[in-house]
Amino acid sequence: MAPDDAPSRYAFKDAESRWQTEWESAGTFRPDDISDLPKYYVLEMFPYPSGRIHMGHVRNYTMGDVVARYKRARGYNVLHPMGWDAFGMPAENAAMEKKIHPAAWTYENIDTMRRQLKMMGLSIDWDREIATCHPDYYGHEQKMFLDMLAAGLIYRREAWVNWDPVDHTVLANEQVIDGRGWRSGAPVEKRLLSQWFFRITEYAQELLDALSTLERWPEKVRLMQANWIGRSEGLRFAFDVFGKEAAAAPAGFDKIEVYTTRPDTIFGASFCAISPEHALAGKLAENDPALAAFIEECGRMGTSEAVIEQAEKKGHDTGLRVKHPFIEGHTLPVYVANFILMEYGTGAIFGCPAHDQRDLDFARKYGLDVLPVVVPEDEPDFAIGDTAYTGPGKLAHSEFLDGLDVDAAKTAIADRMEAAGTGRREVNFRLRDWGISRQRYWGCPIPVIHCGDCGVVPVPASDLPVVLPDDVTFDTPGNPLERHPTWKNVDCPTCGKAARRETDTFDTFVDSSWYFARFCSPGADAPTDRAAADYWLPVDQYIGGIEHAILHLLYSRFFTRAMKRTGHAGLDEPFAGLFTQGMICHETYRTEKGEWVEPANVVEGDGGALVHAETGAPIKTGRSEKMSKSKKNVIDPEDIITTYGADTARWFMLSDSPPDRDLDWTEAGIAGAWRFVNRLWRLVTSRAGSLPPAGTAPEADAADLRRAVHAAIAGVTEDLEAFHFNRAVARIHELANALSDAGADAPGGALREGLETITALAAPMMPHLAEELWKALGHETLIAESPWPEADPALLIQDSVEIAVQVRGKMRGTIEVARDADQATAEEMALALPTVVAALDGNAVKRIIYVPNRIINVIH
RNA sequence: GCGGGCGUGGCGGAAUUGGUAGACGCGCUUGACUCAAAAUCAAGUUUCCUCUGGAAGUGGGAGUUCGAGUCUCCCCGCCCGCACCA
Repeated sequence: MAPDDAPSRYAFKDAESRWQTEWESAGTFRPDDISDLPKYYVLEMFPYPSGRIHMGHVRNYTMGDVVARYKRARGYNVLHPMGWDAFGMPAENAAMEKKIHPAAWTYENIDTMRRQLKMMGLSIDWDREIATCHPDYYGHEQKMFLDMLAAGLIYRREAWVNWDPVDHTVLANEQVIDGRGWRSGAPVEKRLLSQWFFRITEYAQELLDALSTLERWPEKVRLMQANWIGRSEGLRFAFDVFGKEAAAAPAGFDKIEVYTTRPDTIFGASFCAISPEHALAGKLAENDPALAAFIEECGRMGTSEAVIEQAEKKGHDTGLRVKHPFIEGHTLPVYVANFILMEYGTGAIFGCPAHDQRDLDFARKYGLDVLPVVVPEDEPDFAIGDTAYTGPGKLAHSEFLDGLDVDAAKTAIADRMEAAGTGRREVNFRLRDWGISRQRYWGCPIPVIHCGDCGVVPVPASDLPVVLPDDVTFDTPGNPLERHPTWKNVDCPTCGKAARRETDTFDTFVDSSWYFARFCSPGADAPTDRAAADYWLPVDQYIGGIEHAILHLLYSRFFTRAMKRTGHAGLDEPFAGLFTQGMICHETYRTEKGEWVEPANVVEGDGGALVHAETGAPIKTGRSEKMSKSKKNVIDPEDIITTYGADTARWFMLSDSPPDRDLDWTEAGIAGAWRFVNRLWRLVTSRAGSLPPAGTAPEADAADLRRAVHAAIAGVTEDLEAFHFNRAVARIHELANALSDAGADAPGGALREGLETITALAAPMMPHLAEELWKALGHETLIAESPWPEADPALLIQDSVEIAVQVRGKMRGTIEVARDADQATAEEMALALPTVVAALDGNAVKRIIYVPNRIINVIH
């Protein structure tokens, strides 16, 4: 199986490096900044420079490259850039573990990965390469921060934050998964810190509404974003509060404001509950040690996984009571409850146990009333057991709402309270403002200075970029910027007194929220060159992993709007088309002790069973899982490219599996791709010498061959447009089969057309081989600069078609009829088929259904 | 719990959107070439049967239709996302 250097094999090593050099010296992939051609911007999510490229990168960048090369051939002015998402914690971890500076580690990795990506033969304009850790990039990010700060898009506040005790940093809500830090996996703690925030919530409605305009985004991603934004419509109103034994409420707390999406259930309310973080809870705790202990317990348990799993509703009766707004003389107890979130709504609710599962669990535990006020129709014996009723029905026990359905009751009560001035309709969002402060070194410095007299002072634009100091060490935990004497301590730009530089850096998601805009003018001395940005944006096709469905894509959508507001861009939505690719998986191998074993160390032993290559110990095969270092089921792309060539690796990435599904890496699969690369090379090179010269017209008597050729053009074109790369691969296989079957003595002009076509169709996927074949076919030009073949519709039409013959819906045979043959002709032929005669068995024909060129169905 | 997706040969997957199920590839079988192997080429490969033919068949069950992998309903199984959002 393994490739060798036999003369009958395609010598990819020589060819691939040769064509890469040719493309580079011809500037083939450098787009024109001013062009009459329509523009097309293809972008793959830029990589984090972690060390070496992995198979996920190979798949991602192969797909993007196919699109870029295809669009270029279709006559577009194509922008296809590459850069590095280069700030982030792994560089600091490396600094701590390997005693290497984060910058040195990062730039070394970039060099390695750039070399590896270049081996793939990607049609990238490398002149536009950017790295987010370079001051030329992040200085402009700082400028935009200042502009956005001035525009009111950024603010600073004390906030409870998610603190990762292992990484010593704050995490955004999006970076907390099941109560744990997304990188460290450590249980997240709550801390009160002064933080910078982007006002993303100001755009919540717009970000939600615009999702419907993103027609070329996967429905799944749009849904995930919609759920994340989490819009709800409800009513906000206040309860009057009484103290214990009809005494007055604590000073300043005579009202409790609540938010509800079910105001229709107010007559079923049996308690009021406030968050442990609610101001009233804090006030009451001053004189109630038991409550203080309860609040402390809630804070400790707040985000821990255990609580979420058991989800037990717990509360503390404050002794206070509130007045029911509509039932004279009726009061409700007030609890502090662990399931009330301070961040949502007002941090206080009324509980209607009959129609909310959480309220029901709580009411059962504390013996509170459960009164159904929404009753499903046709259920006279309706009662609430362990399950709250949230379905449709008519209101009952609800005075002026009785008999209304749920929606009408919501409207009625909202109208009534708004008219009385006691409540108002309110829309709430799950989305929170985006906290961007990180207590890390390897990130973009936040360009502000803290002055004892002047407060927070933005760094003057003329002092940008605020460059990270190089002379730092990582021998103690925490942020080395905090310990840096000269960098941290500066003079106030306003008053000149001694002041302190902000030592927090940006969340790295800020860096990746605008890089697509920087690629339009990577050398501009402003964040963007508006003419270039207006020409190239939006990205026409963005490609990346589904793991960024929420974070990166939502932040970028917000940031683009913020750039528009500050004049750095002119559009709302950065990515017109989005494609999310599947993961690369591989079988897993373990010893009997359960230790993971690399595929390279697994061999077939005597008798065919798998054993460890070195120790001979038996190996158990596990299921195919995402390639990961921890499971050791990783295949290094560079090994594959060195052994089989880039085109083989690219071809395999596109074969078989639909691009949005997971792809199983197999040795047999890559070997199969290698075989086809050679087959195509042999097919073209073996016939190239005896062909008539380029430009020879195809012969008229080669209709079947020409139909196969033009059907392939039409099919591959359609498949590439629709991201059906696996189907395009199958069609190229079919064309190769047709060309082989036609033989070397097929009419020369038609054969040349076929060989040139298969070369052109394969070029976006196997670009080096295609150049080699194009040259072998006698061309002096680059196929990468040649136009896409056009299918001639006239050649696709067949004179006769084979149609299916059914008797009562069962297949009985086929007949060959002229295209668009009339029913009488088709009927006559169908009824003459012996199998049809047999199936009719003498019965009279009742009816015949005839779909021209498809099927004829005889009913008896 | 809520939301979304998926289920087709030994395997990855096709199926003009209701019209010949299994394209194409992998694997396997047989043959040619070879001292032999690899590579290559040729033929075959859904299952079952009473095998020049026939029957069944797209997770299971019902339904609509001349006709269902495709549409509807009910089950079963797997995967992903969100998860105390009032």
